[in-house]
Parts: sequence; C-alpha cells; structure tokens
Amino acid sequence: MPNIDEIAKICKVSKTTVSRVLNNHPYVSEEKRKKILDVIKELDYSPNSLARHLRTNKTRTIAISIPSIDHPFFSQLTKGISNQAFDQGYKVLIYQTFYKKEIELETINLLKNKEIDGVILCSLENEWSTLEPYLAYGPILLCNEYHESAPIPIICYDEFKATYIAVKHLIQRGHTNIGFCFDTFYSQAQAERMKGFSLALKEENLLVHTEWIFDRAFDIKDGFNIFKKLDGMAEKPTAIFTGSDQVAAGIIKEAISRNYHVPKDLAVIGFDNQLICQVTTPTITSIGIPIFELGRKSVQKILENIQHDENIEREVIQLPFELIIREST
Amino acid sequence: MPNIDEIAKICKVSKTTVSRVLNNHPYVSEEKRKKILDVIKELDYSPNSLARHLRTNKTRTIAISIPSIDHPFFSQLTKGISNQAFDQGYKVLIYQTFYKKEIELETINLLKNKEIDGVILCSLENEWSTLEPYLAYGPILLCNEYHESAPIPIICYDEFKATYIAVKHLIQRGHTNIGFCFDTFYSQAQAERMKGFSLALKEENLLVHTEWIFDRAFDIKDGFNIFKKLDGMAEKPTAIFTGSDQVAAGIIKEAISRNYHVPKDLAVIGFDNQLICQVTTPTITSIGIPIFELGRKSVQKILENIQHDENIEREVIQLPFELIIREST
DNA sequence: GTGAAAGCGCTAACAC
DNA sequence: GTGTTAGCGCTTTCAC
Repeated sequence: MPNIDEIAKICKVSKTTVSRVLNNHPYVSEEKRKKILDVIKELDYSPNSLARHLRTNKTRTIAISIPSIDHPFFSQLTKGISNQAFDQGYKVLIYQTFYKKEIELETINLLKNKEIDGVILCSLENEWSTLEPYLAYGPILLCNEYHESAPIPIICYDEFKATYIAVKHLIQRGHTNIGFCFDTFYSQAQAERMKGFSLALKEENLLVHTEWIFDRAFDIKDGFNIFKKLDGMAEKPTAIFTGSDQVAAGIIKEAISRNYHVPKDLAVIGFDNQLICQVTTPTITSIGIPIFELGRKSVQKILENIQHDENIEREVIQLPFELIIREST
Repeated sequence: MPNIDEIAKICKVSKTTVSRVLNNHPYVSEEKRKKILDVIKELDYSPNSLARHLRTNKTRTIAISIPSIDHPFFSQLTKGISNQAFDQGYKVLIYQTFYKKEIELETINLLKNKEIDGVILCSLENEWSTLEPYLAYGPILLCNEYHESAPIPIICYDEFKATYIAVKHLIQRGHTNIGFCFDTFYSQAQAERMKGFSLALKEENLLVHTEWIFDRAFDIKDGFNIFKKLDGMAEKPTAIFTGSDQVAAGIIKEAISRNYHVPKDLAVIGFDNQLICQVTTPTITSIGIPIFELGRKSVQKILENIQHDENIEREVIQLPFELIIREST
C-alpha cells in the first residue's frame, strides 16, 4: 500500500498538495489536482485512517452499549442507530453489557483513550456518578433509559405513563388482580414503570401483590417460567403486565396449553408492539414504541454535539407511544 | 488528558520506560515500575489507542457485514461474534448492507484504509471477484454463506442437505405439492437450498411448481403476504418450506385465521429453530442451526489468522444442524 | 498556489 | 535496565 509521500513523489508535488486534494481543499491548480487524482486511482491509494484520526483527533466512530443484541427491542434500536450513523458517515462499535457494570465501563472508556467520538448508552448498569467523570472525554447520551439528573441528552419515552395506561386498560377490562413483570432492579426506566403500575392500582384502591411481581422477565422462555410460577399459586392474578412482547408470548402460549382462556382467565399485555404480537393466538395487546426513531434521534443529537463541539447539556426528549388493543386483553 | 511524555517527565524516566510498563515488558526495575504505575493512576492517564494503532499497524477491531440486524438470525449471529470477539479483546464494527453492494464494499474497504484487522461477511452481495482484491489488505472470512472457490475460510452448515431433509420430511408426511420460499437470488447459500429442494422432489418424481416459489421471504409480514398469494391460487400447495421461522409464523397465523387447518390443509416448516417456533399455535417444525457457534467459530478462525499472521486459506467448516419436529407438519 | 517543517502519541531498534 | 532516536502516515501552520 502506497502512502501519501509516494503519491507526492510521483506527482512531483509536496504531500501538502496531495493532502489538499484528499480533503477537497481549494487552491490547488486544476492541472495538479487532475494528475494527483489519476495517480491515486492508478496506484489504488487509500489514505490511512488511523493516521488521519490521530492527527485530527476524531475517529468518526461512536459506540453503543446495549444489554444484549439478540433481543428484538435492542436489535431494532441498533438498526435505527446504525442506519442513521451510517448515513452521516459514522461507524458504530457495538458493546453488549449482559447487565455487567464492567463492560459498560469498558465501553465508555473508549472515549478516554480516543477510540470513539461519543457513546450512546441504551441501558444503565453503573451509578451515574461513576460514569459522569467520563464526560470530560466526550459526549455521552442516554437512549431508552432515564436518569433524573444526569446533565446529558436523554432520548426516551414516558415509561411511567405508558405503563399507567396499559394497567388502566387492564382495569377497565374488569381486572383487579394484576401481576407485573420487569427486567432489572437497577434501571430507572424500569422503576418508572413500577411507579406507573402502582399509581394505576392505587387510584382504584387495588393492592400491589408482591408475589405477582416478577423480575428478570426478558424473553419467551422467561414467559414460560412466569406462567408456571403463576399457575402454581393459590391466589392468582387474572391479568398481567409483562413489559415485553416476548414475555407476553411465552405466558400466553403456556397458558393456552394448560387450557386457560386468554383473556378470560388471564389477560396479558405486552410491550413494544413487535411483529410477534400478530402471530400468537390470541394476538397480543401492546404498547407501540417508535424504536427506530429513538435510535435515529439519539444519533442525530450526539452528532450535533460531536460536530459542533457544543457543550453537552441536559435535555429530555420523550417520543410518543400508543396503546394497541388486540385479543389478549 | 496527559500523554506519555508527561508521565515520563514526572517520573524522571524516558518515555520508553513508561511504554515498557504500559506493555508489560520485562527489564524495568520494580522501583520505577511502581512509581510509573502510581503516577499513571494519579493522573488518570490512559494511552491514546489511535497512536498505538498507527504505530503497531493493528487496531484490534473487526467488522462484520450482515443484511440487517433486526432479524433474529442475524442478531443472534452478531451476538455470537460480538461475544467471542470481546472475550479475545477485540472490538466489533457493525455494518448492515440491506442487500446493497456498495455497503458491502464500504465495509471491506475498511481493511484497505487500516481501520480494521479483518472482516467477517455474513452475506454476500458482490461477486467474489470484486471482493478478492481486498484480500491483499487483510483477512476476509465468510460466515453463513458459501462460495465454491473463494480462497478463504467459510464457516457454514450444509444448506443443501438441511433443505433436502426438511423437504423429505414434508414428503414423508404425505405431501406432493410443496412450495418454497427464499430471500434473494444472489446468495449461493440460498441456491444450495434450492438444489436441496429440487433434489428431494425429483427423487420422488415430484414437480417443482414455479408459481409456488416465493422470493424476498424474510419476516413475519412476508409470511402474511405469501399466504395471501397462496390462498388466491387455483391450484395450491399443501406444504411449504419457508426457509425462516418468521415467515413460517406469518404464513401459519394467516392460514389459521382463514380457517385452514395446519398441518392438515397446509403443512409449514420453518428454519433456524428460533423461540418463536414454540409460541405459535400450532408450534413450528424447524431446522435447528448452531447460530452462536457459527459466530464464535468465525471469530476464532479470523483471529488465528490475524494474530499469527498466517496466510489465509480456503477451508470449509460445516457445523451440524438438526430437524426438530413440532405441530406444523 | 505551493512547499517545508512540525508534530499528533506512541513503539521499537539500537546503543550503552 | 534504561535512554536516544527514528518514524508510523497524515494534517496544518506558516512562509513564500
């Protein structure tokens, strides 16, 4: 692979001039520009990005951290992010935390050693106070998560209200014994959901039964297990907020095979409005989230910051959601 | 952010010594090593990766190209790849081609401008002859695709045989009118499937009905549409090989709602054995593929090559698959 | 319009 | 065991 010196030598110009052509700077005579372009093509020369990045102190790369890519929600979010980044000429490094603090730290540390220009956190494993010092090294953005005080852009939707509305819907259907699933304790977004759930019940003077609350509810298999636990209880809920279409699908399938009628014996509401809602029997009532938009908006925001070198500031952008009623409630 | 010179200055040593400590080289006195480590910690110093990469001509980064991340197969494959890479201290850049040649080229071009140490192609959009020249710049590996002559490692499974067995299974169930779905014309892996399908039919003196062959079959919605087309035909197949669990789920759901009995009126076989096979009614017969393993093995292979700087050579590694019979056939 | 020279931050050959 | 020096390949200031 030739380098810029070689091109310069062959063209009998300085490497400055070659660099000017490479970067579309003005003030290069048409003649030389043409010659240089020709030689570049002939030698199949491509500038070394590493050297450029070192020199300019920019990498045109961002990193994202997600719990795990093989979850429909996060794979769609990643699609949105990756798409938008690509369109803007940015590369995306993907980090799966599997809910581990250290991997999140490793991701954010890329800022410090200059491997990326910014990072989008799609979940939050560490205390914000642990992460905040890294702001000195580059922009951090929260997507699909929430923190009440972090001085950074937060692209999310109102998890509190979405859950509130979902649970109200169950109550309107006549249910008073309602269960609740979530994934981890540490997420503030999940805490918001819990608040929405509690308020909806409280307003109707209904009680939160702690034994009907299930954590680590993530995929279809978790749905199977949750139903089994449920079915073994003396007193059972007649409706359940699952927080996930996959969990809903698992619960429904298991319920149906044990001859439950859904929604009569057990009403189930999903979350995210994935396509899977449309192929189960019965189909799944869910909350529709603009997932791609969440991703796109996040990239847009962080690139504004990177490109204009603005100070990152707190800004909470909530995207709309909607209740989509199907057969499972 | 301090740099290596600053650390050296404070410690009253040369930057070589600091570099030695940074890279765990021997021959540094315990005393100096300790001092240097202390100062590094105190100043919260982190070496600039870009400079290191430029100097060493290695990035510890690989890129993968996939058609689209929001497809369960590819998100699981990405998980396997990303996991293994992370464990080995490598970063992963993700490129979605959306079946476009140019994006695949852009991915592979990262080799040329030194941004990555190797690339794993999980689909193939360009002619191999277009891609082959890039081998001069670094290792390329094919995962989940096939090419009959490319001189590179190919990590795959026997798509021909898997399809053959799936179709034979349908025939054993008494079907003689069998449809076929696939995603794109250009994939050799898909061509292998078509061969397996054809052979299975041919061996039983059955005909391939071209009107029962559907391309662009990728997700649940495609399944809906394929069923609608099918249902509108004068002569209909009684069984269909879908090549995808999502497509199978879509076809089944649509069939059920039009009062078809699955598998009596229409038998449906999926592919990949995703969890979705277990939540539809009826559940979906499928071909199980070791997806994570496919990803892990690919990374293992390409890192062997990167780290030992071996010549890349043709090697076809086929992983096992299995037929998993459920209710839809 | 163009080029010389400095330098981004690091590693590694070599000398001592 | 340690330091000096060169240089990875580029961009950018400054002078002409």
